[in-house]
Amino acid sequence: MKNKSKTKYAILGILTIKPMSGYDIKKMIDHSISHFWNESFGQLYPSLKSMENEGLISISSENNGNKQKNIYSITANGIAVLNEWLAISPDTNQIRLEPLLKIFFGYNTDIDITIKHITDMKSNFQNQISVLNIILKNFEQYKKTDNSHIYPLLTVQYGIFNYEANLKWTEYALETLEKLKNGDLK
Amino acid sequence: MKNKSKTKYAILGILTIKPMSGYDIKKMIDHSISHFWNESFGQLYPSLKSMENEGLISISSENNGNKQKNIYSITANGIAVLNEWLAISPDTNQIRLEPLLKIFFGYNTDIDITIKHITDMKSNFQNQISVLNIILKNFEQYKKTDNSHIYPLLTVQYGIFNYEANLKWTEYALETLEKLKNGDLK
DNA sequence: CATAGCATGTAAACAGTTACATGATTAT
DNA sequence: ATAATCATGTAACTGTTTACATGCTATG
Repeated sequence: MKNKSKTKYAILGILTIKPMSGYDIKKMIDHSISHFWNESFGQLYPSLKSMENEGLISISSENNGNKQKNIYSITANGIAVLNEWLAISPDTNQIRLEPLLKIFFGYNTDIDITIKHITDMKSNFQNQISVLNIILKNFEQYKKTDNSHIYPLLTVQYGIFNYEANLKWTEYALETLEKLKNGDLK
Repeated sequence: MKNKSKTKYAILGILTIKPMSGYDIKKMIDHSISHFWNESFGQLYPSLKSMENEGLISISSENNGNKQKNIYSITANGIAVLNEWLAISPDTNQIRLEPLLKIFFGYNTDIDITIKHITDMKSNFQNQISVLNIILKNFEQYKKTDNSHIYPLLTVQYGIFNYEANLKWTEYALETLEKLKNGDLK
């Protein structure tokens, strides 16, 4: 039960879109799956190196003037490994949501502190929703040509469903806490 | 920017409920906050030891026959440290949801594999919802006596809001994929 | 000409899980 | 009796972030 890191599968998946540099892989992750998946450079570059040694990806250097860029492509072997992983039931993850932990123990502190935290969460959810809605709109153009866009689209919609529910919860929670503050709760 | 582990704050928070053994802290976490926070024994016991050294908690041994049990209580210092942490804006966390990653890259594999994964997610969400509804019902009895229950209650409702939205998403996603499978998508 | 972004990488430190080890008690 | 649960802990390993280091290129 070793080798639990999913980083290499994330990389393999991203490289099915097109060959890319490490920097571009990071950007792609940040711009397309960051609402449910994140990677850091400190994880990414060493992974690319070891994945090349394993034959999962191949490297080709590109020179623009003095600047060198490594372009990685997924190999047939890499595709096979990705497919194998895709077929396995995903881990149900051990989540840790710090904001919720602070709310749970909120009775130890001033009510306005919790109200502040939830207000911050609210505006954060609103921002996330508008970002995802922009992404959603960009998907419209693909609709006619290609069906493979459906899968990424579903994950965007997951995010929207989720953040919309969280947003409604913040409104409900703020109402409840305001009532508690004013002694209107019975 | 060191000392990022939140384990000790989770422990301090749990100990504000009442003095407990390490084993009981773990059980309490599993039964009350596990839908947004988890700890393992391997993290818990060493943390308890170091927290005692720091004076955040105090230990008193209890002997039932031959069995020894360490009961931990939060100290005044521990309460101060907890309060300090509660007032700081929570980290927006770097989430990693493996199921979503598999769905995003689902176009690389057979559609029935993705359908299976989402079907599993659906029944998982249904289970979570019924567990949280039972917990919710247990809260009813507190309502009249004490207002501090409001904070934990809000986190339960967060879970319900969330899982209900996720459940609806699975239904929508399964519909979409069935259409795609039958060529009814245009 | 300075700032932001492109581009790659390493090292240290820390976080966290899993497996192992041990033994008592309670319920079936 | 035997299985489940109570109870505490350690060690090895793995995973991950953060900070640091370097230097180029485009833009205002």
